[in-house]
Amino acid sequence: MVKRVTMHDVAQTAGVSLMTVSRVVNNKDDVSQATRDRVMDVIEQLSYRPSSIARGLVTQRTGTLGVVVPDISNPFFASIVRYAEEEAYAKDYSVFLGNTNEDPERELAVLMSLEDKHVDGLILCSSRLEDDTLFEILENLPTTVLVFREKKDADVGAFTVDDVFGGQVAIEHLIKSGHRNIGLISGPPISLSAFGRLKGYQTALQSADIPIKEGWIRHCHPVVEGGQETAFDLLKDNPEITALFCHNDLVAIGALHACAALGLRVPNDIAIIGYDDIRMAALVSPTLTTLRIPRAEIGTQTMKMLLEQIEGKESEPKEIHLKPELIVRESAP
Amino acid sequence: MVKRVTMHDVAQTAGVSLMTVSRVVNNKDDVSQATRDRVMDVIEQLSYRPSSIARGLVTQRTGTLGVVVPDISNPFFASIVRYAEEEAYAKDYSVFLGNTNEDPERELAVLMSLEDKHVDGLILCSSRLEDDTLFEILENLPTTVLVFREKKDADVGAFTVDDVFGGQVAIEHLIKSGHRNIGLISGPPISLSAFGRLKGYQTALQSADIPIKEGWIRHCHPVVEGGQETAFDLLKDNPEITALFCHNDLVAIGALHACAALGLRVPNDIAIIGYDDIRMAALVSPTLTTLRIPRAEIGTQTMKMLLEQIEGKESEPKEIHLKPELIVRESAP
DNA sequence: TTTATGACTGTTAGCGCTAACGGTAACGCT
DNA sequence: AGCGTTACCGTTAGCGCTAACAGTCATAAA
Repeated sequence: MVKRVTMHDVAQTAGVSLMTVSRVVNNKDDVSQATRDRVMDVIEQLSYRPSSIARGLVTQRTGTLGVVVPDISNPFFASIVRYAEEEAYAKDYSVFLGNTNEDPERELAVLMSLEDKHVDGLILCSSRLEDDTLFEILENLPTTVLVFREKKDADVGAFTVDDVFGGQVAIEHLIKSGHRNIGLISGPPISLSAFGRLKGYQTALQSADIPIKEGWIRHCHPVVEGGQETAFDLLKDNPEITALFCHNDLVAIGALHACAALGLRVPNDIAIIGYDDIRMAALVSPTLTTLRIPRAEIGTQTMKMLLEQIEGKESEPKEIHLKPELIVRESAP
Repeated sequence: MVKRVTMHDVAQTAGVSLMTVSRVVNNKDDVSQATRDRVMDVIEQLSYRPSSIARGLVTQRTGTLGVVVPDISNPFFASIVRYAEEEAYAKDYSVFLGNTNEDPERELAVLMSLEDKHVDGLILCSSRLEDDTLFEILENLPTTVLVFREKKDADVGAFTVDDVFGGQVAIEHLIKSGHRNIGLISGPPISLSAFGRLKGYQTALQSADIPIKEGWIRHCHPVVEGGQETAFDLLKDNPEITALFCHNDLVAIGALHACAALGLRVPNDIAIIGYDDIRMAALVSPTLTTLRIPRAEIGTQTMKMLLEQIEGKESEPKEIHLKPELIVRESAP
């Protein structure tokens, strides 16, 4: 790496002042076409690129955003990130990726580092922080949009999904098909999504006058391996279970394999419902009944919301709330 | 967002000079324990956070890195990014994610924007740029590690996989199982990985004295949909094909579904081999025979290599070359 | 006592850029 | 002629921080 070309160099070889170069670079008025062309030529010739960090120091805007997710290797979040990045890129923002590995401490550290980096805005997906911690740190963070988390009174945008509803719909579907012994493989205890789905599970069972068995509820790390192990144990300990509602599709796919290992046929011996509707849900065998959350739309919409908030078009931060949709496939017809 | 606390504020309320605060923040010597403690207290109290962009301006190091991939929603790249981010995070770097959507123009734009942002280093996966363009822009970029791409004489690190070998091994495996009518669903024509695998395919066939049929080779966008459509057409047009070598696992999974749609049983009627060995390869049904590229290791190793280059520990940029491993599963026993 | 030696702290300059204002020349109007 | 107006361009200051150097003060050595 040689020395970078600076605006000073351009000014000098073009025989104009720094300010004129700056004006050309930022497409401002008050520069004659002739000068503009000449400066442009020099810029091209020296292949000058403005330093966005120097600019950031004075303008207080860096043209960077943060997107924080619990697990980028979960295709669900990968999709969200992808569409969010797409939207940001179109508006000339760069995005920092923060992967928290479901770890609240790490999430905190990531958020602070993004603060240091002076991101102009932030999308925080499925925060695992407790309310107190979250809303305290949110004070110091730039414009933020919360995804899969209620904003409460905080001055941030929010994009949430009705997990209680989702859980309820899933369980009602199973009950309608005649199931009464329904197990739940829930996500991490600190996950609010997991909590919502659990609540939906309980509500639906209560409404149908089916007693809730604590032993049929297990938590797991929301990945395939977690689902597989937990489902295996749960079903081995409780062979009377005939249906399983899983925290997400990865867990459900894990459960599918646990069933195979136990010699249980899906859906004949046991029905399985996932959550998210990732691409793979329709590709595994049997295909997965699940609750669809429109990930592309969420990625795009969330980023749009964030950018609107940043540009100050919105007087009040928005709040979008949507209900997941039951997609019935083979695993729980 | 209120006004940020600056180092000046800390200095003032602690009754010391700017420099002393700076020294405390950066853990330098030449500060008495008493002063250090006092400054620390004030920092805590005002919840001061140093601005890494101001620091970056003077130190010429930003503590940021770029990771560029063709498609973050491909679990293969998501995994690489995840492990790379993990490693970077451990060393206190933040990472910019660049998603190019397999588009060379966009890749170029992303690289330039990362240059503007003064990243300290860059990991570029599966570049779709032509040699000339790539190596020219590489001149202006900071320390770089190329992944799945040869470095030629460029002064960069490189982590490559022997795709010719991979292609050859796949086809030899099929030939050994008695196949002679082997189709190829290749990736995008601009993909060098696709080119390598194609070459392996050709070499293996030639060595076995099997004539190459151009009609049995098709290119596709390397995602499930692409594989599905292309496999469907290819197999419909050429029912004599008994085996398919696919650009990657996503394409292979697409092909699996095309076969189902065509009423072809895998592997009885047609054998299928993928590439990458993503998690899903072992989870679909039938499970996928594929060539394993150790994605976790690549993510970790690549980032380690990059960081070593940045810290200047390496005299010469490294080059790591590895061979993919054939994983035999149900789809091509 | 004087000087040297450390241990600590402060001052200055400048990283690359832009906001805000200041200046100048040319032209038109009264 | 005197004035304002427009169009263009430059100067200054400073964003928040650190490298490099310049002190200052007490203590140890001469």
